[in-house]
Formats: sequence, C-alpha cells, structure tokens
Amino acid sequence: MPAITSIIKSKREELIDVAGELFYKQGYNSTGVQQIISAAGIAKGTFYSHFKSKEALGQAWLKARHTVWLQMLLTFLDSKKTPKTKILGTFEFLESWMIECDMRGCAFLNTLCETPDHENALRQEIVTHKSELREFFQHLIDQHHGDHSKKERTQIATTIFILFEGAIIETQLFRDNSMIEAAKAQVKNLL
Amino acid sequence: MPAITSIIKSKREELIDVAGELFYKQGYNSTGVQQIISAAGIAKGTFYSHFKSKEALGQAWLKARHTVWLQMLLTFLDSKKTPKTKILGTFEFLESWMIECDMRGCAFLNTLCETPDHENALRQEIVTHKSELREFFQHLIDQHHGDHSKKERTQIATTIFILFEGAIIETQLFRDNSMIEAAKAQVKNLL
Amino acid sequence: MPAITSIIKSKREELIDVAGELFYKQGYNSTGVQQIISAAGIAKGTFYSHFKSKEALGQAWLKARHTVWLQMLLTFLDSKKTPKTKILGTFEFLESWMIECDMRGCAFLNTLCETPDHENALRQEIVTHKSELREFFQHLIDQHHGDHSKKERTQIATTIFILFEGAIIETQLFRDNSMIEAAKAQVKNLL
Amino acid sequence: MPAITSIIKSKREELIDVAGELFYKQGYNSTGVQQIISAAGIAKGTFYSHFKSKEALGQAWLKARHTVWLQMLLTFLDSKKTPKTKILGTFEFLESWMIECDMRGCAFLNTLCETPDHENALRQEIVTHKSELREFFQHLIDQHHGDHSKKERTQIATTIFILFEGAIIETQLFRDNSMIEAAKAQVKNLL
DNA sequence: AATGAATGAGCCTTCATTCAT
DNA sequence: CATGAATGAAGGCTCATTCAT
Repeated sequence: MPAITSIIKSKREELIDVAGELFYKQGYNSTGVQQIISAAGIAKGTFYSHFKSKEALGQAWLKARHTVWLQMLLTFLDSKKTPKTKILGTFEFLESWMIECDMRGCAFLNTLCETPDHENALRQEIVTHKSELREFFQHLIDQHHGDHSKKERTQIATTIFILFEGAIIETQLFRDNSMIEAAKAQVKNLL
Repeated sequence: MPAITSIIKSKREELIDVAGELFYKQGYNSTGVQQIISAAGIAKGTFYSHFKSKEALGQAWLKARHTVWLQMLLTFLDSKKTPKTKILGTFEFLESWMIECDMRGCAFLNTLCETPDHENALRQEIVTHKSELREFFQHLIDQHHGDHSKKERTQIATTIFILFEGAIIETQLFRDNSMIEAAKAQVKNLL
Repeated sequence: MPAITSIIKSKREELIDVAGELFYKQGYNSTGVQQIISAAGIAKGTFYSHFKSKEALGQAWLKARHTVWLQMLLTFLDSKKTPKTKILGTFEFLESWMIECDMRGCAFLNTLCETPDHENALRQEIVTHKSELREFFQHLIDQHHGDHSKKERTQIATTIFILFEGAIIETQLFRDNSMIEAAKAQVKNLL
Repeated sequence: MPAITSIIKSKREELIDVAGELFYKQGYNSTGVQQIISAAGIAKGTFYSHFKSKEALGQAWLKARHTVWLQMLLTFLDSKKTPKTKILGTFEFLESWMIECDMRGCAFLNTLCETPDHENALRQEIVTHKSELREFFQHLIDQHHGDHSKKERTQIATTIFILFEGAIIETQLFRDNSMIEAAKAQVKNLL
C-alpha cells in the first residue's frame, strides 16, 4: 500500500501541497513549520528530513506552483484558437481565478512583497515565473503582430504583461474585477 | 519646553517615523514591537500609551505615508506645467524613487500582500491611498482629454493607474527600470 | 512585600543563583533555558527581559561565581595567619570543596572546556577568574619569599597555581583527594 | 576490493576519524550524529549499524585517541635518550602540540569537563588514558631516580603529572605557552 | 550492510500585549 | 506619562535513536 500511494504522491509532494495551501492563504511568513506539520500529520523531524529548511520548502512550493499555474492557464486557453483570443483569454482566466481564490492575488507577487531581501532564495523562483509569463505574452504577440518590428513587439508584450500584473494586484486590493476589465479593454486596443 | 519640542515633532510622530522606516525596509509583519521601541529608545509601556496596538501604529504609519508620498510626488512634479507632462513626470518620479529605495517597492502594495485577511484594519488605508492615486491620474486626464467622453477618460486614467502599479511591482522584482520605461512609453501613446 | 524581597535578592540575582546551580551540576551547554525558567518558576519572556541571551546569563553567573568563590576561600583562610599557611590552606580548602561538590571540579575550567571557540563571551570571565587566582598566589609568595628575586617569586607562584589547577582537574577525574595531597606536598617544598 | 580497502581503513575506523576531528574541535556534546554522518557521507542507519550509540562512538574515539596520542608523544621523544630528557621532552611536545591544535587542549580533559555524571561510559577511557600518562612519568622517574625511595619517586612522578595537566588546561585558557615554560622549569628542579 | 523517513522532546529566541509601579 | 517585568504561545531548527525497506 505505501508503495502504491507513493506512486500517486510522495510525502514530499504532499508536504508541498499542504504547505502551499497555507502559504497562499496566510502568507509565507505567517505560516509556521508547526502549522504545516500539524496539517500534514507528521513530526517536526520528519519535516526536516524532507526539506532542509522552511525556505527550501518555500522554493519547492513556488517551483511547483509555477508549473501548476501555467497548466491551469493553458487548460483554460485550450478552446481559444488564435493568439489574440489567447491573450484576451488570459485576462478572462485572471477574472475566474481571482473569484475562485477570493481575490487572494498571486502567490508569487505576495511572496515577493514578503521578502524585502532581494537575495532571498525565494526570489529566483519568482523571477523565473514572471519572466516566463512575460515570455508567454511575447510569444503570442510575435505570432499576432508578425508584421511589426521586434522592438515594437517587445514593447507591446511588455505592456500587456505590466497590465496583467497591475490588474492582479489591484484586484486583490479593490476586490472586484473592474481593474481586470479595464486592463483587458486596453489590451484589446493593442491587438 | 515640551510645547516647543512637540511643535518640532511629537513622540507619537517620532514613533511613526522610526517604525515606518522599519516597516518599509523589513516589512510590517517582520518588524516587531520590541525592535521599534529599541530603535525609538522608549519602553514597552510607553509605546502602548501612544498606540493601542501594533496595528494601530501600522494604520497611523500608512496614513502618514500617504500624505508624505503624495507631497514627494507633487514636489517632483512642480516644474511640470501641463497635465501631460505631469502624468509622464509621475513615471519619472517612480524611476527616481525606486532607485533611491533600492527597488523596495510600494509600502502600500507590500503591506497589502502581507495582509491576507481583507478585513484587516490596514487595508482601508491602502484602499484610500490607491484610490486617491487613481483619482490623481483621473484628474489630470480629465484636463488633458477634456474632449473625450467621461467613460473614455475613466478608461484611460485607469489604464495609466494599472500601468503605474504593475510597473512598481515588476521593478521591485526585476530590479531595473525597464518596466517603468515600457509603461511610460505606453502612457505616451495614450496622451 | 515585593519591595522587601527585592532588597534581599533581586529576580535577576535569583535567576543567576538558580541557573548557576544547574550550570555547575549539569554543565553550561547541557542546561537549557527551559529548565532554568522551570526551576525559577518564571515564563520564557520574563527570562529574556532579565538577560538578553543565555550567554549573557552565563557571563553574569561566572562573574558572580568569581566573587562568591573567592569569598569562600578567604573565609576558609581566615584562621590562617601567615602567607605560608594561607597557601597551604588553599589546598586544604580545595580538598573540602571537592568533597562537598562531589568532585564536580571548577565551574570555570568546566566551562572553559565546553567553549571551544576562544572568542566566546564566557572566556573573558574565566580568564579574569584564573588570573586573579594566580595573582592571589603571587601576592602571598611575594610576602613569604620577600628575599627572592621577582623572577623567582613569579616562577614559584606560577608553579603553585599550575599545581592547584592540575590538582582540581585530576581530582575531578580520579574522584579522590590523592592528587591534592601530592600537589600540597610539593607546594610545601617550595615554601 | 572491499578486502583491500578495508585493510587501508575500515568504515568504522573512518567514522572514528571523522567524528574524532569534530569531537575535538567542537566538543563531544556539541557535535551531533547528523553532522558526523554528513561529514562521513553515510546514512543514519549505517552509522547505527557500526555503533550502537553516539556514546559508543565516543568511547571508541577516546580509545583510539589514547593510542594515537601516545604514539605521537613517543615519536617526538625518539631522539631523547635519557629519562631526564624524555621527561623534559614531554613538555616540549606539549608546546608544539598546543601550537598545532590552536590551544584546543586535551580531548580527554575536555570530555571530562563535558560529562558531569561520573558514571558516564566515557569516563573510563579518560581514567585509563590519564592513568597511563601518569604511569609513563612514573616509569621514567623510576629510572632517573633509581636511588630514591618508592614513595619519593611516586611523589615526584605525580607532581610532574599534575604540572603537565595543569599546564595543558591553563595553556588552553591563556592561549600562550608561558604556563608550559613555568611547569617545565619546575620539573627541571625535580630532576 | 545500507538507506533515510519517522519520532517527539528539546534547542535558543521573539512575539504582541498587559499591568503594577 | 513612563517604566520594564511578566506572560505563554509561537518562531525555525536539531537532538539521539528506531525501524521498515
């Protein structure tokens, strides 16, 4: 039985799941190791046999979250067939995501704000995630605006990225989707 | 004598200053009351005679920060004479501010991300600050685009606001001013 | 009532007493803060309002121990009237002390051996204590051997000091007073 | 192949070596099993298949250290041809040893001070080591002072032993060789 | 033999707040 | 108005050892 369950999900992965949920809901700093192990039903020492520190768990969480989130987005966009509809769909995804998470916002941006020290180990995961998100927009814009210069395409993709990010954080603050609507409307003008 | 010194700066204001610096640098949650009173050179009890809780101090800090920050912005924009140059100047202000604060970002957005509970007392101050910032852009756009419809003007001001916010948070992450440049370039197109 | 008891012994001094007993019996490293506060009947936070760290308590302990120990020695030597009998009396004191403490040895030497890092804050207290003990022997030898050269007197006092120290540590190991006897016999030859 | 490598050094011996270095540098109590296995590059279970406890490893370490240390001493004394020069040479050995180990002192005395419980299993190894060291001096004195009575010879050998021990611990404290010099000067007078 | 997950008590220290002085 | 002792839960992490694989 342990063999079978371990095929399904390793203890390590389970720990990332349990901790990740708490990290997202309560914030990384506000979530204690004690709380994580209580939720996971394991002992302190066991935790530290899987992760050398809370920070290492935090890193693993963000790494996993990057994959999961991107997959969620791509699944959402599956029905959209053109670069343009995919880009606009990304903002629709944002709307449904924000409603679902009760406007909790982005795990990466939240963690960014919680880590003033820019040499913090978590920062690299955040940089990676956001870089790839910008790349995602860039890729779609390159397809959609194939006739524009590279410089123009970069400017447009970056603008969309900034609008996306700004929309996330302001939705988190104002707790309604009006900012996403405004961002999406502007994006439409750019396409 | 106390009257004179209190004209210069009251104990309460001094406390807000000292705590504010720590809150901004280290984050609100990561700054302890003990550290604040040590830095301020006062006793525990004294602290609680000025503020009923750390949260109350946090509120006072954000309230004061709103005023100070806006004043900094307006001073920066003093030389700009038109709505258009004032709006673009706001992004120039952002650039110089981010360099000065070593890309620490916005105290309000950082605190937002640290307070998952949206009923947190600090949230109201953040909402107020960001609402007024959006209003500030709205006011300038209303002047600049007097011929546009109200709906159009709202859309443009909101877009600029979102670009401003997104630029802040991404500058904080990537630690260079390229995002502000991109945002400013887009704003230029809107004016 | 609190006023009166505080005249007799402050909480801080009581804490040093309680901790000191544990430090001596179990060793500095093997005594936890939790155990100290349990024995003292106070809360964790209270402890840290009196001492900024366990190390600070350790320093205070050794500082106090130096005074107390020297007083014990001087009291023991009160009946001895000449430098010679005082020196030999010091070894008699050692005998009775070792019996009383069940051969636990010297708190300073024990702590020395527990602190490999020679920059450890406790080390200075140990150096001070042992320096003053050597000085104590020096003073008595200077009186007893007033006709000898300074160099000779220094050599003799240092020898006695080394014999004293060696006798302590070996008594601690072999758990009988034979080493003290041998040391004392040698000291007799030097006087 | 395992046979050949085991001729060179068994896993057990390697473990003693690795642990011993840590025990000596950091102290027995301050060195954790985890640190030992990390340094040795083996797993927890492997460790406990070689030693039933940390204490058992400690015993093995001291047992080995006794042999190694004595060998180091004898090698150092190889060039000394008389009992007298061998005894004085022992103090010269002490000087060079203390310099080499950065005044870390004697592993046996350090461990003695870390083990308040005199029934501790490590104590026996320490007793054995120090007893043999005293015997070593006794042996040389018996040769050198063949004309003295046994009682006199015992007194002299014990005195030298105590001076040696006292010199070790005070060199550890004061971090210079002056105590060894003084002890050696006194020993000269006894020969 | 060797692995490393599991245990749970313990490490030192800080948390925000209260309250008697 | 100021002081700082008092609280006790919580912070992240290590301890020596066991045991199923």
